[in-house]
Amino acid sequence: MPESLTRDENAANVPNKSFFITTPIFYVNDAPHIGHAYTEVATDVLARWHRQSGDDTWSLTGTDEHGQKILRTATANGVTPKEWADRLVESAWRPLIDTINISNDDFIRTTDARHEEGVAKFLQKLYDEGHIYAGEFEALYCVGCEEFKPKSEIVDGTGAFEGEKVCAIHSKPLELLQEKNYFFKMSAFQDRLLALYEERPDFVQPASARNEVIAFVQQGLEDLSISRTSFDWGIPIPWDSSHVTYVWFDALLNYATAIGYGSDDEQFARRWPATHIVGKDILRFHAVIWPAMLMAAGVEVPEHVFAHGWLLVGGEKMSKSKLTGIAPNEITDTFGSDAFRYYFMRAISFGHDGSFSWEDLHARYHAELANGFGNLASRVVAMNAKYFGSVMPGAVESEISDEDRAIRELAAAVTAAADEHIERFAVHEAIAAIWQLVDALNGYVQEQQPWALAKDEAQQDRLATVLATATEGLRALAELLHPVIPLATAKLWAALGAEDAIGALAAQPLRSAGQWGRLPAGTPQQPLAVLFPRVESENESK
RNA sequence: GGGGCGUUAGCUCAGUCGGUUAGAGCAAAGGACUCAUAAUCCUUCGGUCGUGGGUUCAAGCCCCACACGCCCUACCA
Repeated sequence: MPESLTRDENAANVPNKSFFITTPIFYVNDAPHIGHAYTEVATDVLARWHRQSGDDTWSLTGTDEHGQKILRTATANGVTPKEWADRLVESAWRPLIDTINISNDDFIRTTDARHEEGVAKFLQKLYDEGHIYAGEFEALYCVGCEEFKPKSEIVDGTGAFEGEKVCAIHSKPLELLQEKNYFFKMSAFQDRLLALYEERPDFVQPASARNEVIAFVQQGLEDLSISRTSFDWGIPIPWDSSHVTYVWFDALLNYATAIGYGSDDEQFARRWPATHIVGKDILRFHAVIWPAMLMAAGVEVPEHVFAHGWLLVGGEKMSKSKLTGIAPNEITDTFGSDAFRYYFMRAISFGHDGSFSWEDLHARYHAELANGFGNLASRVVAMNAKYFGSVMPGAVESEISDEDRAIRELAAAVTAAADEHIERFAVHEAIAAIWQLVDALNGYVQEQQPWALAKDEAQQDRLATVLATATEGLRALAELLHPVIPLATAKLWAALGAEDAIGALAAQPLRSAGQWGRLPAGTPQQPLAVLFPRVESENESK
């Protein structure tokens, strides 16, 4: 045990450890679906966990608003790109944050002045220090689209164009054209990146993602074209205003500009480096390009880049074109934001792909939230009301049994286990650990039969002890589950009268949630409304 | 073509360094109980671990091949 003592002491000696966590910034042209919401929720659970644990936490999300696609859509709708972005941010992306109850500390838009200024400074620094050079960019150009085409929009021609590459939209041959671009010397960082992955095995997580990144970099890195001249909706290149910045180079910098890169050195020093939570599709940008950019600028690389998996619907990646895209409010309107958060965090192993189905959501909602946690809270609070006039009963020392001690030990054990799991980004395992306490308490109440004790005058002390144990268990659960299901735990906290007795729920030190006897005997309680009302199964799609 | 991941109970998934009778939840069946959201608790049922080889005293786990599925291969969480 001396080892764990040493670790605890070290932790105690580093108060207010910084924890800066980010979601990707979302491309405003997309319609928010549960995949976006999944990323947001996972990041939020981690942020809330660290914040409630006393870490100096900062969580960031936002939107990516530059690029040709947005310019094109805006023009088609007869508005400026900025107006278009404003509209989508206000109608779609900020509402998403509310829909799933995200506690972000900041929301950055790549059209914010702070961002555009920071990007310009970053670019200038790299240019001045020789990391950027002018070169010729050669790519396939579609006359119909009037733009260079990314690979995803290039297909093999058929019929008259057999053997040629054609535009996916116009089905006409593409021309090989050149334009002057500025390039970032990313290839120069290949060895340093490989050394980084080697020296810090937890830099890219999970291990499967790390393997992919290493394999990719080992194939050899090319320099990255970071400017465009064919359109103007972007951040101008500081030394050559005929170019705008490549959208990814711009977008990645949000993580730095949001916390004061180039403008507020104190804030930047306090927050950086970040932990980035990303979908596995954009892993490469975060695990290769982004650290290379930072190395060039002489800035520390991120703490971690964690790539989560896809939500699968019917065994396939969710997609709008296959009509499997689901809007978050389709779920929250019926089940609520807590259920949304709980379901995706619990049912899916974080870092792996996971299956979504309405049946599974419905089943887990009832079995785990309504019947498990919700009903436990309901029965305990009701018995406190019925047998003790709605006050917290006091445990009687001589009546404390092995069963009570087992609950206390379990509470301490699951608290420690959950914290370790969160540290490893194993959100699903953290929740599973906490749920052991939910199940144990339901079993405990069942075995101790407080309703039978209540019928015997001689058993009043034991009755008080049993309900005190059960209620303290609820107190611990409210604290432990608050990062995941903030609304339900707040309702429970209010019913327990805990806010007046020991303070706000979000202020309860999470790593001490397992400590017993925190809720004083005699604390007045309030009736508890049903936390997770049953939902009749209806027109659920298969 | 190159690469990553996966294939374990009806369903969704765990399975650590190779080590005894392969686990959980849900679903299904039976029983107990009545404080509670017809909730809870107990019991039972259920698996030739994708296929074929190999290494080993011992393989779900390591090696080889194959099959199937998903994904990446330079601007979609």
